[in-house]
Amino acid sequence: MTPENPRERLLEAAGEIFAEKGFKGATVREIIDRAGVNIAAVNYYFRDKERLYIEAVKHAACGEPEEPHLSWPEGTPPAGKLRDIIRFQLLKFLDPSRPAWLARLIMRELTQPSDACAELVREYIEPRSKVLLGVLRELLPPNTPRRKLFLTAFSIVGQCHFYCSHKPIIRLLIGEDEYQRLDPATLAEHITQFTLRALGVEKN
Amino acid sequence: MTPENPRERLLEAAGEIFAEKGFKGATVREIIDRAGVNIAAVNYYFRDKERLYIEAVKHAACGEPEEPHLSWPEGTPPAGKLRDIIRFQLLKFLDPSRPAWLARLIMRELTQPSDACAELVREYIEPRSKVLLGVLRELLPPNTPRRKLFLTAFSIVGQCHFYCSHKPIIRLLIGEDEYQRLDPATLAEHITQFTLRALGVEKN
DNA sequence: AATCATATCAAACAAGTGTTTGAAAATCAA
DNA sequence: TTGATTTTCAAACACTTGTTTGATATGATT
Repeated sequence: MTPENPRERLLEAAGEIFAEKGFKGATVREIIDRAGVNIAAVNYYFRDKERLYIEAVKHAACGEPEEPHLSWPEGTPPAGKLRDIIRFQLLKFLDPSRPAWLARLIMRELTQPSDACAELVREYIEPRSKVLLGVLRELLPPNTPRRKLFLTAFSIVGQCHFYCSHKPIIRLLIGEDEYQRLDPATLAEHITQFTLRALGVEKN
Repeated sequence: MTPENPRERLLEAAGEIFAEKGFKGATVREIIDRAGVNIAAVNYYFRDKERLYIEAVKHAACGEPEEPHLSWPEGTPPAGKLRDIIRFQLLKFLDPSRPAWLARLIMRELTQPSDACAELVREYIEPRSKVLLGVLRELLPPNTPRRKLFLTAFSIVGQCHFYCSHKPIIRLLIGEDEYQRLDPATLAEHITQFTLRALGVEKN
C-alpha cells in the first residue's frame, strides 16, 4: 500500500499533515514520524520544509484522477457536459472512497495561496477553467462578453467549492445526521438544475 | 484613530495579523509590535495567544456593520429582500472602503474553524442563516422540503463567498486589470439575476 | 503621606522549531 | 574484494516560539 520509496512516503505524509494543519502548523518531525523516515531525509530529498510543501501540493494535484470528460463524443449536448463537470467536481470533494486530504490540500492552496500556487494555477486550474468556459460558450448566446462568461463560471464553481471549503460550517448548520445524507450525486443534480435554469437552458 | 486602550489596540492588531497569517503563522511579538504595547500585555489582558485569537475573532464579528435589512417594510417583495441580502454580503467582502482583514478573519474561521467557531456560528452565522431561509420560504412554493431550502441557500452563499475565499485565484485567472473592474454592485446584480432565474422567479 | 491595587516593562525561561553535521550503513561498479 | 557513491541515522545546532517573572511605575483611596 504505502510506497517503499522514502521520497514518496514523505510526499504522502506531508500531504496529509499539511492539508490538516497548514504549512506553519505542520512540523517536519510529525511528518517524518508518519512517513517513518529519518528527519534528515527532508533535507536530503527536498531542500527544506518549503520545498517539501510545494512538491507535496504538486504531488496531490497530479494524484487527482484524470477528468473523464476532457473529450466528449462529438455532438454531446452542452448541458450534459456541464452536468459532467459539476458532478466530477463534487465527487472530488465529497467522494468518501478517496482520501479527503487531497482536495483539502488543494483547497487550502486556493484560498491562501503560497509559492506553490502559481504552478498549481498553470498546471491544474487553467486547463479545467478553459474546459468549463468552452462549455459555457456553447450554452450561452454567441458574442456573450468574456466577463459574463467568467461571472457564470464563478457562480458554478462557487456553488461546488462551497461544499469543500465550508464543510465544517455546513455540518454545524444542518446537523451531523442531515450532513451524512448529502451524497455527491444529489448535490450535483441540484447544482446542475439550478445552473441550467439560471442560464435559461431547458432540461435535457 | 487608533484606540488608546491597550486592550483594544491588541485586538485590532491581532485581528489584522491573524487574518493575514492565521493562528500559527502569526507571532505574538509581531502583534504587540504593531499594537505598540509590551509583550506581557498579552498575558495580562488575555490569558494567552489562543484567548487573544478568540477575542479578536469575536471583536471582528461585532465590528461588522449591522445588517440594514433585518426588518423590511411590510409587503416588500421577497425578490427584493434577496437582492438586499446578496448585495450586502458582497459589500462586506469587496467594499474597498472597509478594512479587508475583517472579512478575511471571519472567512478564515469559516473555512478552518478553531475553538472560536462555535460561538461565531451561534452569534453570527445562525441569525443571518435564518433570515435567508425565511426569504427563500417566501420565494419557493409552500411545503418546499427543508433540505431543498438549505441547498438553495448554499448555492446563493456559495456564489457570494467565492469572491472572498478565492480572491487570489480570481485575480490570477482574469488578470489584475479585469479584477479591478469587478465592483460589488455589478457582482451582486449578476448573482441576484442568476439566482432568481434559477428559482423561476420573474424579474421584479 | 502612606497604602494598596492596577498597569507596564525589560529580561529571562523552557520548549519546540527547521536545519546541519559527520559518521555509519547500504548499494553498486570495477 | 575493493573502492566509490548513495542513503540513513542520531545528535547537536542556532534560532524562534509562547509564556513567566520580578521589579518598577502609576493612580486612586484612606
